[in-house]
Amino acid sequence: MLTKKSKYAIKALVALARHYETEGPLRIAEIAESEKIPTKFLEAILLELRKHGILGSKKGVNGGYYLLKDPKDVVLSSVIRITGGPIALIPCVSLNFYERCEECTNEVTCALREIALKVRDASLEILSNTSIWDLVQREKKLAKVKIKKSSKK
Amino acid sequence: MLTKKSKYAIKALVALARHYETEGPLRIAEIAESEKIPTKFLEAILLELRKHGILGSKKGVNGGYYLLKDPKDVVLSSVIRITGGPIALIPCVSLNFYERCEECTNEVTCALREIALKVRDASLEILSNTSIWDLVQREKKLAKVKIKKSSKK
DNA sequence: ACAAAGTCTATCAATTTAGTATAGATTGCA
DNA sequence: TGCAATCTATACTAAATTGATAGACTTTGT
Repeated sequence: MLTKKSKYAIKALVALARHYETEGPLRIAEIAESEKIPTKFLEAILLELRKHGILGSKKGVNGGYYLLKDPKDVVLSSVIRITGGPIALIPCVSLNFYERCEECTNEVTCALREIALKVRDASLEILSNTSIWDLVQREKKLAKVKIKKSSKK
Repeated sequence: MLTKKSKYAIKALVALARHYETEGPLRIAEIAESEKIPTKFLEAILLELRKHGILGSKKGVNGGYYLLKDPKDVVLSSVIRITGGPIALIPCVSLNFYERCEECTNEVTCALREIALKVRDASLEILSNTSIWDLVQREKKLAKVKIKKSSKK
């Protein structure tokens, strides 16, 4: 399950991506308001994303956050890993949060592990091939469909 | 992430499946010991599986739990749902634990939702096509591989 | 100098997960 | 019939994680 932190991070990045190349930085407070995220919580999240090289920031008047990377290069799996933790079902198949299974007497004979690996790979396949840019595009398309539908009434 | 409860449930079912059609019921205490699961915790888990029609039980001397269904028909996705909860990344795409997204002003335009759906479907594809029987078979194969390897030394 | 931002550290509250305790209900058998 | 084995049921506690807040500090532009 995605944590709120991860969800907030993704939403904030989408907001920042919509401004990419068009305007200056966005203030935390602005993002928090438009995306309905608790300001203080968002501060911590954005800071973390900055520490991981995804965002840049500027202090003082007209300051704020901005994307350092192209939205096309910011992929969901990284955002989830930075903010939420593991994608895998069990720690012993996690690439970034690996831990030996306590329960497994022998990791090799753990049949569940094989299945968990499959699930991880399938999830990762999707999450590492979807970027923030993709989400922005998807949003636009979905909005259009919605308008069409309502005008048909 | 799988909860311990789900993991324990799967391990217990695998243990029960190994006895399927060969012997009488297995006592909670036996399973708990062989699978290294806290007894009291396991009690609650097995009870839940019984209430969902997967296990049957017998009280008194020589009592215990036994599989009501064929291990081939007990699929990982059901076990996880019964014991651990949702498989989906976010509640608004969960088949069994659906909840409207608080954050999404409009569910339809939630781009994340589409991705979460994909991930859910991919995970479900694997988990609903893997049965307890499959795990038992996998275990056996893995054990053979291990023996071969060690005899090569 | 001062106001408008982000930064940092600490802490708290709510929720979920894991596990325990205790009393009760059935069953089989001596 | 009575007792021991075994599951059933309810309630509780402890630990971990997540979500959120507070307040002092730093940097920047005017």
